[in-house]
Amino acid sequence: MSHQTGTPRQVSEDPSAVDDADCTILHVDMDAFFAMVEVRRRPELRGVPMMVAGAGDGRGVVLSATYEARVSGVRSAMPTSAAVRLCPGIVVVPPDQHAYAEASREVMQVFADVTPFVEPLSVDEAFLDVAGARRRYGRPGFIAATLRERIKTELGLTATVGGASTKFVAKLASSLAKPDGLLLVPPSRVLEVLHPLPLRALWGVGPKTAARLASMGLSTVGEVAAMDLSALTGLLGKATGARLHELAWGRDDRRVADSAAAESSIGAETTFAVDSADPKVLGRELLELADKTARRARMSGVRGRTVSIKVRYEDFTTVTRSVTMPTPTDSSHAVYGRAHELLSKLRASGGGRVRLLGVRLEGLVAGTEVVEQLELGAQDPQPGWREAEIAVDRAVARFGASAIRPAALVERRERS
DNA sequence: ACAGAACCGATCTCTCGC
DNA sequence: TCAAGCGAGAGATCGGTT
Repeated sequence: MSHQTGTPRQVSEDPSAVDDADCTILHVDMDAFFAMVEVRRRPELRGVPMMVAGAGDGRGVVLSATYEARVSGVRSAMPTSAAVRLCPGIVVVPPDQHAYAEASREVMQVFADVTPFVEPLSVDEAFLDVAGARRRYGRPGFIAATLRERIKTELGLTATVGGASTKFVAKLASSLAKPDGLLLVPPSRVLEVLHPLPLRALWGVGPKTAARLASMGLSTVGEVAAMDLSALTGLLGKATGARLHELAWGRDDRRVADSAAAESSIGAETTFAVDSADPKVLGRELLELADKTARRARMSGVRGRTVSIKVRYEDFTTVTRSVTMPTPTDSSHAVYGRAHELLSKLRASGGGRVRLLGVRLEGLVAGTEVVEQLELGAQDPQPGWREAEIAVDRAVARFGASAIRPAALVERRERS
């Protein structure tokens, strides 16, 4: 990493060279995760420029690329077509979410062996609080090195680990050390590592916020730290300004959650292979999305009060519409009904061809907290729907026949 | 009575991150 | 020319109440 030249490096594969006693928060990040899972089961891909990328219909993006591909400029979230242009001959592998989910479980199991305080951020990264593991497993630096070793030898994958006394700096450390690296930043070294970095290193600073800060003449974290707090909050809002100022001084009191916080929304969205304005096409997709969303809610044992839809038009402008119901639901039929009403109203007021459609269920509460529906005045006219859907869920779980589900729903979908 | 302020929930957009 | 599919949270706006 170029910004570290000239300063004594805290990087170390030898933890004893660093004062790691306070580096009790580790951030473990798998290297090129999806791509490496593919390489693991198809060894002929090793060392080859390769990417896991979506949709061969020209509308997909890169999900993960090997480092051999990255040297050509290939990056995640880049259009697949652009990646091919940058790296002719690159091997393109379609995504296999099942395989990545399974690999993720393997990795998380390794973490769980070390500490119960594991907070997954996504399929391929997690924070670990190893303060309590010290007695049994040794100092944080040793634990970090051990994790990396186990992931390599037992799982055939590589991971980068960052360690610090705060989440933010631990995550920063891993980003500086990747790929296949380890970086511990003790509290005494935080500011010298942090302040020379570009603004974008601050959690929550994306392109827009960076541009705003640049308009004030700021370009590094250190300059943000030196900034007057009221000037920051004036520019970015109270919450964002205060948070950035704290982070710029390396202060971050978020604890590692022992389990992921409950989700507050569940949704599904999809981009059409071909843009469409056909109500039948849109309606059919909306049904699929509503059912997928509600089914996942039922699986998770949650219900939501707000149904929202998302529509992206061919020119990429995006709008959302939502309704809040008196009672939380997890019924496919109810979600579809609300979503359909929203879409009809939106379509009635114009709009061109649709590129993407999404359905989301928000304001989630645990199913057990929901007082049984259909008390007096409840507006669901068909109390049998939910029971029917649960029966279908069970049948699908047992027989795996996804084909039976849509038919059961489509049959009566125009009723409400 | 009424105008206005203060508040509140719902809705929607924007921004961000993986 | 391109631009997924999730998810979270902040803030603006609007309508309805006190």
